[in-house]
Amino acid sequence: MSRDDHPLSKLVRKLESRAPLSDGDRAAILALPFAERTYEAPAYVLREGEPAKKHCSFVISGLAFRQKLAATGARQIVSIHMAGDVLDLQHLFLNRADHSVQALSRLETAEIDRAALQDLVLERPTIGRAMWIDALIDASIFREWVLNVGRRDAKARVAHLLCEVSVRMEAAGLNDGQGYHLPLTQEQLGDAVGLTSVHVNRTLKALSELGLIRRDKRHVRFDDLDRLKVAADFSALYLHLDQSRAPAE
Amino acid sequence: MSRDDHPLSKLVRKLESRAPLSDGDRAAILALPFAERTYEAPAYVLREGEPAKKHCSFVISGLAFRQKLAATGARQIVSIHMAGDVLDLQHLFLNRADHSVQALSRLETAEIDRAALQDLVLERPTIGRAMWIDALIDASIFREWVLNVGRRDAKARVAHLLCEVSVRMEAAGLNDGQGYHLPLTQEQLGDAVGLTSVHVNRTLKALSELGLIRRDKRHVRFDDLDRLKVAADFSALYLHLDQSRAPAE
DNA sequence: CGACTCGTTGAGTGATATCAAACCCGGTGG
DNA sequence: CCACCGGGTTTGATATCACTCAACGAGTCG
Repeated sequence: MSRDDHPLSKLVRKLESRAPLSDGDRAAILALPFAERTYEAPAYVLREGEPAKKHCSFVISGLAFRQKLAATGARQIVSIHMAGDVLDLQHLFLNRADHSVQALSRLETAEIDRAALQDLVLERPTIGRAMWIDALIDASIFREWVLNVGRRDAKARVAHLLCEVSVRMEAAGLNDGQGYHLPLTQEQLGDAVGLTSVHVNRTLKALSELGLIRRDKRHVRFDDLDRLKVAADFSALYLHLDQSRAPAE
Repeated sequence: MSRDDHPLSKLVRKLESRAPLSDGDRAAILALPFAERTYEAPAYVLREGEPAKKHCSFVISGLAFRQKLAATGARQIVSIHMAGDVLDLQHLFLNRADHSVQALSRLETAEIDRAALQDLVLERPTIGRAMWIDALIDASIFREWVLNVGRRDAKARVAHLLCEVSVRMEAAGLNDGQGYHLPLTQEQLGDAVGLTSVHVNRTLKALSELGLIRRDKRHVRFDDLDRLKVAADFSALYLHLDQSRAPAE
């Protein structure tokens, strides 16, 4: 297996996009004990209320999402994840899962030994820093979602989600910023932005009619992402994509 | 100054509620360089878009909140903070603020040197673990807020916020679980739960009429917090208050 | 060819927003 | 001591965005 074929090389790449690593760091990450595992949608990777598992799932390919349930049975998706994300980074040091994680499409993961990952994060400052940044960016995304769901109207909400996924995919090298395949049903889209599937349908139609998106099944294309960003009130600041550069003055 | 008077002793206590610390850890925390600083509401502690400061603000007393703005000018409060919270833990390793932090009442803080705090977190595994837990719980709260704002109706939303603040205050030793003084205007309450101040007013009235809360100015009292929790769809799981105990099986 | 899931559309409803006015209360200054 | 002021609260009337219910179409799978 060549170095780039190593399943954890994607984790190395991701962390290096957050903070510089040494050769030793890279080797330590690649030496982590793990097992590959594939989930088919809509399999659960983690269930709300479960005690922490012995491993952490890292996404090699495919999409997944986090969700929480209200007492009424209503579902809220709280984030979407793609190749390079550590799915249970949010639970790395917590005893019990406060939300579920489900596969959205065929999901290839590396299940990394949790204790070993904890050690690496705590014992190696440079890796720790990169992981901190990653976890803090996750949290920043949650905050943006609170704003999205709390204070934007339907068109902006849906458009914002489309922008976020596009920008994050592009940053992860998964699309060209012109469009992508989003395997979310309109029901799930609604659960992500706090709307009904019916209203998502009408909202997507409206965005199409405005010329902001073009759809074909679950493929979404944008001719002019900038216009969509304006409609979505989207600013990439909260994604902190520039972390690897020197601190701003 | 006796040990308990030390402004950072509250930070020690908070971290010990998250994970065990050694004597050396405690000493290292108390040895952090800091300066006390008081803010009067509604002063800004941090502004969205600003580059990272040279220090991190730790709350000694008083309340503060985080907020983000939409392009329309709408405001969304994304969390509320009290004594024992590190306000910019969420930015500890990020270059630029993605949200603002404002004082809600007279706010006494210790401004801890950021680089020193970073070092402590990265170099001392036990402190690092406690800080990780703290940051991950913050993130868990953001997720709960996404659910709150996205999928609960007005009564449950407002009630949920009241429950969260009560439970967190009680955990921090700031109230008895029977009620408290909440220095939020109804406008701010609305900004926290994604409603209008007018609707918050009607919702509070409805909660009073249901006998779930009693109000006198900005004092809120509950005769039966359990009933309020049911109405709020509140479960404290997401606050992870049991972290200090052994991992669940 | 059912049976099922997902997407689409229409009609009616409802929860929350908006607009506007009155009220309350602590503070200030004459 | 009173008049006034300003921020916050309360209430009413109306508007609107998004939800609900319901039906139908298209695609897929066994």
